[in-house]
Amino acid sequence: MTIKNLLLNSGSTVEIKFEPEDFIFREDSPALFYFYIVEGTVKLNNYTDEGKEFIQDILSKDSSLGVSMLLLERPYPVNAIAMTDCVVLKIRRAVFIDLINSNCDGAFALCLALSEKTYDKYIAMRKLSSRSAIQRITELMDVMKSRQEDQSKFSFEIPHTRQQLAALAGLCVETTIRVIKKMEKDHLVVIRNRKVFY
DNA sequence: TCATTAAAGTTAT
DNA sequence: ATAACTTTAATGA
Repeated sequence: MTIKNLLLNSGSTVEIKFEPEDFIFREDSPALFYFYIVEGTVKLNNYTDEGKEFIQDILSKDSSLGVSMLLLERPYPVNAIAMTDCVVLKIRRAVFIDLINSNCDGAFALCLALSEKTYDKYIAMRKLSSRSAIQRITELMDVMKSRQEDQSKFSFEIPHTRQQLAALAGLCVETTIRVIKKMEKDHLVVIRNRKVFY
């Protein structure tokens, strides 16, 4: 039983649509609901005091949203913002907890998803802590591409703008652009009409 | 080495 | 046309 089926069978989910830039939840607000992305892409981010964005994560279809905060009853440490048109399942916290309490498979699937997230985060942190811009961008691309089937060179089109990459790497756009240019010169990426292939 | 600022070129709406 | 994105260059921490 997948989490998604479990939710749909429960009969207590609400389906919500979001448009790009819509907030699904906001930083510091209480975690009252469980969210599941059926369709679309969502970013988890923070804004620094001067409005500069740092993207913590980018999630797409069949991902859970903010589970740890929900279980811990902590306020969200990030914003969740739709990047595309999204369809999201929403379910009240108490109902969700009942659901996973009464369904071992579902609970296990949830654990798996959380574990994978944690694992990826460890890897990402290890790389990001090396503070050379080139390495940060390279490792970001590695992590993204590792989720793809086709591992051949330049087969993976980076699905983000340079601004988004910069926000993901914690760099400014200009530095990101220079790094990508250098990577192109070194034949680490190919650029075709502004799209980056890695 | 990288951020910041400014300015200009390009693409999408 | 206008906003959003990309690029280059100068300057400074």
